[in-house]
Amino acid sequence: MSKSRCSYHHGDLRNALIVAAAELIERDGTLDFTMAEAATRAGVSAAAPYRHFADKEELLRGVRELAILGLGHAAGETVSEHPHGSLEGILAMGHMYLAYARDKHAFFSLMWEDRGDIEERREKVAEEHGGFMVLVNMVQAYCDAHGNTQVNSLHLATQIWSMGHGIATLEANQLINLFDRSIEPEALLDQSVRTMLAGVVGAAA
Amino acid sequence: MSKSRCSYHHGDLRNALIVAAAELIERDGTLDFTMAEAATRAGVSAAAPYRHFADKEELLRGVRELAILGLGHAAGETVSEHPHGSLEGILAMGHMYLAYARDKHAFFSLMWEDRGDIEERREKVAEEHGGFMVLVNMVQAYCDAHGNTQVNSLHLATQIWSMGHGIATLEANQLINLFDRSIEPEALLDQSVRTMLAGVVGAAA
DNA sequence: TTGGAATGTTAATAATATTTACATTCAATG
DNA sequence: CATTGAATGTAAATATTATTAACATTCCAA
Repeated sequence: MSKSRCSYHHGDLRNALIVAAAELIERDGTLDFTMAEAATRAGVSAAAPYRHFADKEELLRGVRELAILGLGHAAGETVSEHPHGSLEGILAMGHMYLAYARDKHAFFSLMWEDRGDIEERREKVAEEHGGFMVLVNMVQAYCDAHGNTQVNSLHLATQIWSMGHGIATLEANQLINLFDRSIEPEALLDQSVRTMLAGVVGAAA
Repeated sequence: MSKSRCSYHHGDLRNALIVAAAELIERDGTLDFTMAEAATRAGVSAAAPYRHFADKEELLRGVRELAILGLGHAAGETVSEHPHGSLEGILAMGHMYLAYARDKHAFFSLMWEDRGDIEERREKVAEEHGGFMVLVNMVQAYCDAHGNTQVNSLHLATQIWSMGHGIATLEANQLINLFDRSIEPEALLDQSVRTMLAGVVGAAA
């Protein structure tokens, strides 16, 4: 609650450590920063983190939460920049996802990786994964706009998410154009999304 | 070349270590086995592995190669069990991929993860990734059978792979039905693949 | 004001990866 | 066949980190 105090007590070390770790991950592009460096960066000793996190895994889970919220925020931004229920908006969402995977590879993998806390995640779905719900709404609006009320938008959104996730994951690891250098991830994704929507709703081009 | 000799020289330690590491990964479901344990399991001292691998990363890359070949082999098996160019075969391929991701999660992620050796991988594409080519052929045959010769089967196969990869990755991390428990990964994949093929080739049901 | 709960500190401890220095075996060569 | 350098092993350091222990300081509620 308070600002950093008279030097002994930090005041908000837990968050400071998460931010420090995130900076190191950003800087190095890997998750193998040391606890000591994160601590130093937050201005405390190497043992201090253990007052807030049981171990490095727990700190990583904290960073993951931050990353997920960040992606959710980006999703919100994206949707607000395009007409409600437009194909354009859904495609933009895919591009955003792809860009995130490419530019913040380490965060992107951290975000989805199972770190032995599946149950807890299930409980926090709503608060953490607003981003997916944004997509669901877009898909719903798109279907409405095209007069299709039979579609299970949760399923359709999951299909689109999976498609985007697959392309993004492969691209982030530079595997998507392993066989054919000419493949353009965004174009491939656009086309796939169009096909997927067209398959359910009708012509999407 | 020779079998294990008079006890001092192993004879085929490099491979023995890869197998030992793979067994440990299989056993624990993680990549964090210790070099020492892998060495012990292969019957040598803790330092011996370093005569064959610069570091643990390199050993992991060895395991990855093995895993990729294994998946490629499974792909070969799968295709041989279904009519040439059949939709059924393509769907079975997806199921096989999904099952692999679920049952051998650790290998599955190891397989696609970038481990700082992208260039070398690009060179070994042909020998390593026969599995993908199997899919390309299936897709090609499917298109032929449906009288469509305009399709770029490499692109279409990449779309299908991405789709399968996305679902498999999310499912392996138990995320695909995070929002809707009723989602069945194989059904979702089947439907997506059908849609994708139909979008290009015509009715696929 | 005061004592316990929190939160920091420094100095161990422990687990591993990796290196070093030395030993044994292999395999090509004279 | 004996010799020797290259490979491949071994055991005993090192080095790097995570994590814990023991002790210090500050906060907060009674």
